[in-house]
Amino acid sequence: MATLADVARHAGVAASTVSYVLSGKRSVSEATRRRVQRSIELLNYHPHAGARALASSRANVLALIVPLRGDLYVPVMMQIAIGVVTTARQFGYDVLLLTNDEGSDGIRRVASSSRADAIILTDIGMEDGRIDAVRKAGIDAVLIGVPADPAGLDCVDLDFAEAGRLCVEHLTRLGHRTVAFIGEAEGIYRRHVGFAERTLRGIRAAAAARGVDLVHRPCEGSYEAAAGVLARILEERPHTTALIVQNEAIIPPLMSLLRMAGRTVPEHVSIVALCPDQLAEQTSPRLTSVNMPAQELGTRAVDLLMRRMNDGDSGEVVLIPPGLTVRGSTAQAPGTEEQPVSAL
Amino acid sequence: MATLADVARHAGVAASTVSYVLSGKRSVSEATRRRVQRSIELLNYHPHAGARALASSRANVLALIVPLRGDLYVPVMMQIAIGVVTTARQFGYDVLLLTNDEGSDGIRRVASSSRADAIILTDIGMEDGRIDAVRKAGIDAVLIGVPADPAGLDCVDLDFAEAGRLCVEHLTRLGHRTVAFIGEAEGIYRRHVGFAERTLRGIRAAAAARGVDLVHRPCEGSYEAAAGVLARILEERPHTTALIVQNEAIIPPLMSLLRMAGRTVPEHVSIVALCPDQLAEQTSPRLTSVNMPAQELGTRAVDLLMRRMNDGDSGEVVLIPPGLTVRGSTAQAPGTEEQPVSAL
DNA sequence: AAGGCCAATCGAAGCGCTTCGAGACCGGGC
DNA sequence: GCCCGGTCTCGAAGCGCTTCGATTGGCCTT
Repeated sequence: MATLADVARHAGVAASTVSYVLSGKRSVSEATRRRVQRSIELLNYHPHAGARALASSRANVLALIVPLRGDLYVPVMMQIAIGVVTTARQFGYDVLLLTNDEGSDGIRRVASSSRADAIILTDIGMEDGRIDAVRKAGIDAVLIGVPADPAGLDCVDLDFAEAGRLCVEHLTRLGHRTVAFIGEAEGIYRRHVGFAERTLRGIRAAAAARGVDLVHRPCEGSYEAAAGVLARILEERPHTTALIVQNEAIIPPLMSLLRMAGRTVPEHVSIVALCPDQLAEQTSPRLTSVNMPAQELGTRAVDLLMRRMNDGDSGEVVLIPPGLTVRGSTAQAPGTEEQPVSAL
Repeated sequence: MATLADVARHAGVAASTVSYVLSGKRSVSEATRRRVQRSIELLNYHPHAGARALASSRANVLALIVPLRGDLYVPVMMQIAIGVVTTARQFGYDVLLLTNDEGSDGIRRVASSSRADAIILTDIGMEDGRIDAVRKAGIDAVLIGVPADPAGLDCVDLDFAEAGRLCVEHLTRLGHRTVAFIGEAEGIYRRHVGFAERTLRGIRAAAAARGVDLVHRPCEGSYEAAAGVLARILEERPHTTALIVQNEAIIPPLMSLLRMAGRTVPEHVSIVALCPDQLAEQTSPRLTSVNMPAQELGTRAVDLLMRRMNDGDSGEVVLIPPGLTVRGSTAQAPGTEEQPVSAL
């Protein structure tokens, strides 16, 4: 394996000159640059990452911490990871994958061994212990998700409160007055995971503002859970004409259950989902939904991190504005009439 | 940040002694060892990963290459990743995440810059160009998946041929004679992805051996695709009494479509799925299925890699034996009688 | 013609760790 | 009393790179 010294010898220059050709940190004459470049190619030279990290004290590596649980919003996490990796590569960074079972220890380990220059955290709780670890470790970080107190932290997330509001708004325009919000699993709320809480608040606030009769029901990802929750809703609140669904896993079961209960979508019941567009396109009828731009979250997180590391910016909370796409799962509420546009 | 030299000074020993305490490569007296340990803790010392990599020429990092497409068997990939990361950590390794858009370049880059000591490849094609890149780069690797010619390579995979056979066997025992295999998307077969081809072969061979009338239909992940494929099967082969389904994404649509077509599962049509158990548990009725042990694949891949790196073993193909779990989606074929056990 | 400035290049000093050869010390065998 | 073999420790030499003066010419000023 060729080293920088080999290249320097071959090109007849000093090692430092090769280094400057590579980094561009000092000017090098066109002639020399070309000669060095040729030697690099001829010798098939690749700088040694470890040596570089040691000499420059920058590893050119980001750490991405993902939740361990293989059950929760998996496709979303995968998309985030893909966004992070591809964007990081554009900045010359590689990505280290950590799971949450190492918890704050992982953060400390990676930071204090200089394995990574910065960290991206996901699955942020309202009061997240890892934030403290990040502060103490003195390593740059970006959160995908927003904790209760984001002061001084860089965060990226979908504006879930606004997403919730959009759902309610869409439904009220269609004349729905009795709505059920089928949310994430109980445990998510107990852990105070930010996005779930914010969605709920957004929906509640919007419902209150518009006089919508709203009920919130957490729901696990299984068929049985969906069946139980739906049965209870239909029994206790038979006038329910619309559902907002956040737990993407139960959307297919929910739709067959409704069909079996003799309630067709969207004639009897409208459904708005909070899920990736791809999923919304896969059902029949297609789902009116607020998109979950997972890959963009990853991309934006890296952008933010780069700005933070290079320009010293920090403390920015980026909320991506959600968009509601009307598809086939929502319709005018039964027994109501279309409102004239001017009345909106 | 404390360095090894700081620790040595604090403990009153030579730097090399500290190093030996850390690595255990030479014996150190109990007294010294303790003194050094105390200093390490007091100074909160963590070895610098880059310096270590440079001096020892081992990075203690594995690279995991995942497909970029966010659509294909995503939960499976995520599980594999989790298995890889947690197992790698047990061996003191971190995991670098690469996407396939870098392709063979990524392999070369990581290998020749010594960023990683070994590579785990996923989504293996029968003739996979990256295998050549791995050979040329001279880096240890393990494939999750098996190419056409695995000579000299370490591979881990589910025994898909056997999995296919199990499905057919289960169905024939229940008296089914006309079976449709709804497979992965067309493109997968065109790319000759190993697992899809092997499953198909296993099913075909088993069907031929038992005189089962089999048809294979590739199918995309969308509702429409599922509807089209199912309609065609029911039209062309109305006697079909059983389905084997590999593309997990279309299982929910398939089940509602059957219901809408007035064919109940399992009374009129039996379904066997090739999918993670978790998914098989989420439908109603629950699916008789062959499990996809994704996390185990990741774990085994790392085990294999460690054995390869430490003991110099190589050329092993580990096929995990599949298991079929009978749940509610399969039943005796209509118009047939239960076979006495002795006739099996 | 001397002085000054800039661009281009060099050499040396690390970065923090591992590893190897060698020294110091101790007890046992002759 | 001396040599031998172990055990424990030390010092020095790198690993391959970056970075910071310092040096060298060439060209423009004055």
